[in-house]
Amino acid sequence: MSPHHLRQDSLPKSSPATVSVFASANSWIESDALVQCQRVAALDGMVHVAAMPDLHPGKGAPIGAAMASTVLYPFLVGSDIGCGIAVFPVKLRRVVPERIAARFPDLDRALDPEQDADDPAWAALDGEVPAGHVEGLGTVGRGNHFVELSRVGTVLDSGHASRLGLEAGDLVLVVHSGSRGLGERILRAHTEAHGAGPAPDSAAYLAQHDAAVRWGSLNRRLLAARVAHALGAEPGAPIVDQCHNLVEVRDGVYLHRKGAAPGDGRDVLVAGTRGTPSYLVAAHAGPDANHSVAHGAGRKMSRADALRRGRAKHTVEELRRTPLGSLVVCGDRQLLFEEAPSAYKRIEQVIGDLVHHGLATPVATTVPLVTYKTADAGSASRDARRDGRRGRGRP
DNA sequence: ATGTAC
Repeated sequence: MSPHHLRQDSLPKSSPATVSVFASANSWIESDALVQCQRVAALDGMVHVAAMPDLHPGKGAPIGAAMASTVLYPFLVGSDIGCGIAVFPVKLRRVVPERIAARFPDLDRALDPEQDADDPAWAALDGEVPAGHVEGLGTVGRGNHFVELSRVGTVLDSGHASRLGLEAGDLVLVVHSGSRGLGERILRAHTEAHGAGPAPDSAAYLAQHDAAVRWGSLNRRLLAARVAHALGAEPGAPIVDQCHNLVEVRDGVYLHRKGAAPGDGRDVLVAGTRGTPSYLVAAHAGPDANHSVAHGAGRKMSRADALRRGRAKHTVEELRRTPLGSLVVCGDRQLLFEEAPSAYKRIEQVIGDLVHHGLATPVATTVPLVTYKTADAGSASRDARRDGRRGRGRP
């Protein structure tokens, strides 16, 4: 062993960071995710790890955690830098789920600046394309991403809801999406050079990161505008838009959030599943929670398990029309099983844990009417793509 | 979650 190593070993070992888990004893948390939290806590410079009740294992880093350290670790944010959830009020005359589902635009096809130059949705960007990254603009992505028309269900804090301009029965578009290929490219470039190590030039990383965060937020506006126009509604500004994959400099440390939303006096939509309500909450998380709240119900099982168990338990039909009566637009059977409500924890339990620990106050629920995951098999837009023709409309 | 390779 080199003297260098001996010297390191002889130094008093810095104690690992504290880990706080904001979940009650009867909330199921996969042990792999807790092990990941302990590994993160042992990283150089780590100060405090706050695990949210939706905690579950991720690739390398846990999902549903806020991690504060003196060193910036890009892998703790992950590849989908800027992923978040936004809520847009929308006014529609008649809501028949089948008709709405049929009118959803093809959100797997990017808007092309030249061929789609006259699409009114572009107004949502106001000419801004962060990092000049045009690829994937207007697409929702895969995994847990979605665009959903929901109805405000139970109002739990009428004063707060009315300040947001919401009352029971109102319609909203909920958009969960990130920075698509841009964030992936930024993390890959870092990882190829430095692996899971810290960013040697944190300012350079942060400049790219900030562009991806902005790109994600603008893309959520673009997605909402595409859908609003297709449904004959006027697109507007979001009343809620919080990013749950990002790093910020706060109190002199790097606060990494991975599947954890900023919870310092902000309103956050905590996503349920495609067959259960979501909760709009007023977040008021303090330093113990790294100023963060949960971002959703959280996976209860891996995608592989959800696929295997889902095939035995559910039919495609019951996943496409949920117990709430809502429709799920998803031409990909595998994704439908992976994203089955039964693959997620109960959102009420997650919200209950946030409330119990004083991290958030529920404002209102949103109840799904139509959720878009990926284009329907047999849709006009998908046929057009397959045949190599341009997307919209009929031949 | 992603683009890309298998």
